[in-house]
Amino acid sequence: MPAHRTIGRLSLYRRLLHGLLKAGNETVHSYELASLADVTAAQVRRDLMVVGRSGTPRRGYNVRDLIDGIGDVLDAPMTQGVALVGAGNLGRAILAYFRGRRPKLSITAAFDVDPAKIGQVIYGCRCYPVDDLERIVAEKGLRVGIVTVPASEAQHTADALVHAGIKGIVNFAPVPLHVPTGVYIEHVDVTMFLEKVAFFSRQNGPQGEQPREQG
Amino acid sequence: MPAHRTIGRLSLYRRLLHGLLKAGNETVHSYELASLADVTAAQVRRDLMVVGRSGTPRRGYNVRDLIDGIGDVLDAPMTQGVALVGAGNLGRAILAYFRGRRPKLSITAAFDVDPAKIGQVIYGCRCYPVDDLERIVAEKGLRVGIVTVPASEAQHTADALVHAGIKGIVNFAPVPLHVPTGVYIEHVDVTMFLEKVAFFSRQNGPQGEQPREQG
DNA sequence: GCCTGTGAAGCTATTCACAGCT
DNA sequence: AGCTGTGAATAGCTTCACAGGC
Repeated sequence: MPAHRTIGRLSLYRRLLHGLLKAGNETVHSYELASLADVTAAQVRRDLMVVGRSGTPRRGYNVRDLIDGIGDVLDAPMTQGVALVGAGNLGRAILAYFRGRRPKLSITAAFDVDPAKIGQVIYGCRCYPVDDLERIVAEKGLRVGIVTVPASEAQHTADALVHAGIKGIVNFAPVPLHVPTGVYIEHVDVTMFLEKVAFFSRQNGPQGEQPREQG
Repeated sequence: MPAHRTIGRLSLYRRLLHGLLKAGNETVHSYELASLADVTAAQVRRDLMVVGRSGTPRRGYNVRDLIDGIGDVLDAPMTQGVALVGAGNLGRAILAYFRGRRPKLSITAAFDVDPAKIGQVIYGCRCYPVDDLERIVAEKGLRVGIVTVPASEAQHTADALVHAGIKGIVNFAPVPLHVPTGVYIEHVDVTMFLEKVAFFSRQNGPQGEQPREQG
């Protein structure tokens, strides 16, 4: 199985490659993609080894070929539906952003407790009552969930998702979720990111050390 | 300088410790905090070495003491102000969440292009025109920025922030930002998280490998 | 006896450096 | 001559395992 961080970067490379294609580039060198992604050229070449589409010395990689190859690694054979729980500001931001963006991965059901939202179509996605979460997720066979509920609701939301058959969760609530073995969690801890940036932004004085990280 | 990931986890530990305190706990064992944070007990103890507040064998750590110690590591001597650029759904979600939460780190100015938002107070934070960004950020001496603008605006927003003296950026736009040496960036790539979860949620069949990561 | 603090080991990720292809 | 593909080296991060203190 490919390395954890490599999978993340492939997602980024693919987006950058789409941009290159739109700008009329048919080929790309490892150092160009590296500069766009803010990583080293060796990192790009190492990551692309798992994709298995060889580049040509002197000419670099074919952009369309790489996009296809990354798709072969990242994408499910058939479209994967995603459930989003919590249609507050954050949930709506995510619905708006993903609307029609990735054909192989789309948010197909939103859930909320607010009666004013239930039954509405929010950025192209129908909003259902959370009470129907387990039934609808199971019926639609959804395997991926996004949690954008308040901290107090996060764990039992996760429990319900797992019970309904969800195998992976992106968690935006500010608390870690506890799930059984076999369910993959990614905790996007915004407070942590902000405190980390606040910390490291203070560390490098005029000629200090230079920590960097993207992703 | 403390390790990168350790700083991130200290932020999480502190939040969990505040929760413990509210629940009436005066002391905590490494394995308890580990279970809450979903890491190993050895990891917690290793991380707490940089905090320098010793626990007591058999009794564990004093919760208030740890909170203080983590504050000594993470917090700036004086309150750090933060600028947020882009008061869309995502920007407002972040404003709402941080409202009055951390006295030592608070979002003190929001910026947007939308005339309807300019002059408004959004979740306790005044919204200014982006045209005044550099002047206001410099005047207020802000060092940390949050970028929640569309992809097309992200790079020049970052340029303006850096020009105004910002030393650290949390970037929520779906493109990596290029900044000069000395500016610390954290790219929160939501698409990447979702694609990663979609990928790994497919990998572990009934008895497959078990990748896990939180943070 | 049970938990902390930490050297040492083990593991993962990144970078180096160069052979090989065009 | 210049770029890819990759073994080897390095760096960074996590876990082991146990000595030391209460």
